[in-house]
Amino acid sequence: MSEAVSDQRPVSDQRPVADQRLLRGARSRRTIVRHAVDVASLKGLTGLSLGRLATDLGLSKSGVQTLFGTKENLQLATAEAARRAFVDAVVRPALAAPSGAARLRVLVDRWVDYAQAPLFPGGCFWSANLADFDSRPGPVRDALARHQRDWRDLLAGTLRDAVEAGEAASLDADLAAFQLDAVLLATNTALRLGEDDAVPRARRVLDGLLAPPVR
Amino acid sequence: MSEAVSDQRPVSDQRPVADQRLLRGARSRRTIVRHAVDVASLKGLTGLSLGRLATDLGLSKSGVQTLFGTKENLQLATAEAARRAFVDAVVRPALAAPSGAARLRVLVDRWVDYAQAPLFPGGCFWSANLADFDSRPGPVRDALARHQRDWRDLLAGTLRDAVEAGEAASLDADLAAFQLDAVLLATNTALRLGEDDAVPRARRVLDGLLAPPVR
DNA sequence: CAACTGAACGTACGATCGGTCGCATGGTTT
DNA sequence: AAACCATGCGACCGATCGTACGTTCAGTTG
Repeated sequence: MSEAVSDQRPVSDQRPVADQRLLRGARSRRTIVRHAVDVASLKGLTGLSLGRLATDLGLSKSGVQTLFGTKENLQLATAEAARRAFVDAVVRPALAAPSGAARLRVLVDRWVDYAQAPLFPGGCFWSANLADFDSRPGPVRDALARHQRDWRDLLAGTLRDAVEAGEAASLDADLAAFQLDAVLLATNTALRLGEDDAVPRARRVLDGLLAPPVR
Repeated sequence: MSEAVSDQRPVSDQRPVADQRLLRGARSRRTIVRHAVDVASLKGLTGLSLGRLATDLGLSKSGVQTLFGTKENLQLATAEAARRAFVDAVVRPALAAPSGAARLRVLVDRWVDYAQAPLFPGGCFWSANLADFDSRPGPVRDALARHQRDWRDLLAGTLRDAVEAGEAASLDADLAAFQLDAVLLATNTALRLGEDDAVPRARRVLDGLLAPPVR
């Protein structure tokens, strides 16, 4: 489906193009996608259904369909919304702290909150969906993988800064970021399974990474 | 619905109980479940369907249904079959090696083979399904969680033996097992996503765990 | 022999799925 | 004014889902 972006080529349109129809559509899309993120964190992006979404929100199924076209588009929009929510809840607060160990601790703290808290009722969005799509090529898988890759790169960069600042022993930042990311995902699963000691365990792993030689 | 699985109670063992109907049924169950494991590793246990399974194997949908009763029973049987295959492919070979570092290396080697190789076409069975069911209470979730817990306990015990044998620095075996398990699961996902350097990375993590003080 | 049992099939059911079509509404453009 | 467009709805389609029921057949048991 070609989006409506293509024919936005007026010659001299000094007007800010406040088409109220588009505004209304965008608003509807937002409320739908907001609910879709919750559902997808519980049942997965595959478990999303246009009909369920519509009845949950008191809309018509075809109304939802006209706004997203295909189910894959809905999945992509949902993943993108989840990504933005994740950045707002985890990444952005950490950028306030100075890069290095301090920022890393904020990142992990916010991440733990994010995994526990009611941001998504089903826990970590990517833990639930990456496993579903990792064997299913397509744009959805690509989007999920891209985000997870970005997240890991952020961890690695922050780790590198921590090492350069002497806040951690010299280590392979990429390897350590991979480990940290793995532990976070496993922590999310453990939390979902009811292992209440998962959070302090994750914190201990981070402590071990940040100060491994002193032991 | 009490299933016929429980009453495998040979009251008098001298009777061979060679009911050919039961044998035939057991054989059919095995072939069905064998295929179901493959499908579930790709599409997940939720993605299993009686109809698809039946047509794939040239059976009738109701035939499959009579053998398993409900879909949940089919999922449980599939998870159990996957568990057995996993034990055969990963755990059993490692039990030949002496417990400690040697066994741990065999475990990880076999696990990497298991994740890469065509044992399950969709990669690690639990990586694909635990994430699906961790927010969905029920017997299927319990079975998956139990297996994963057993696996982690096995890792922890072997790590403990390695420490006692002086093959690794004194460390919290449970914590290290959690980390190792997390890294293995993340390695599976990375492999599925096409990161070809995932295997040496996992090996480096294990090396780091087994010999952290000698550096 | 008759009575019973499990495997397997065929059929049918209600529900839900993603998707298409037509139509009405109201805001935008010309 | 007319032409156009995005939204949203209702009805409908073909497919598939899990499940239930009845029946047939082969093997077991009395």
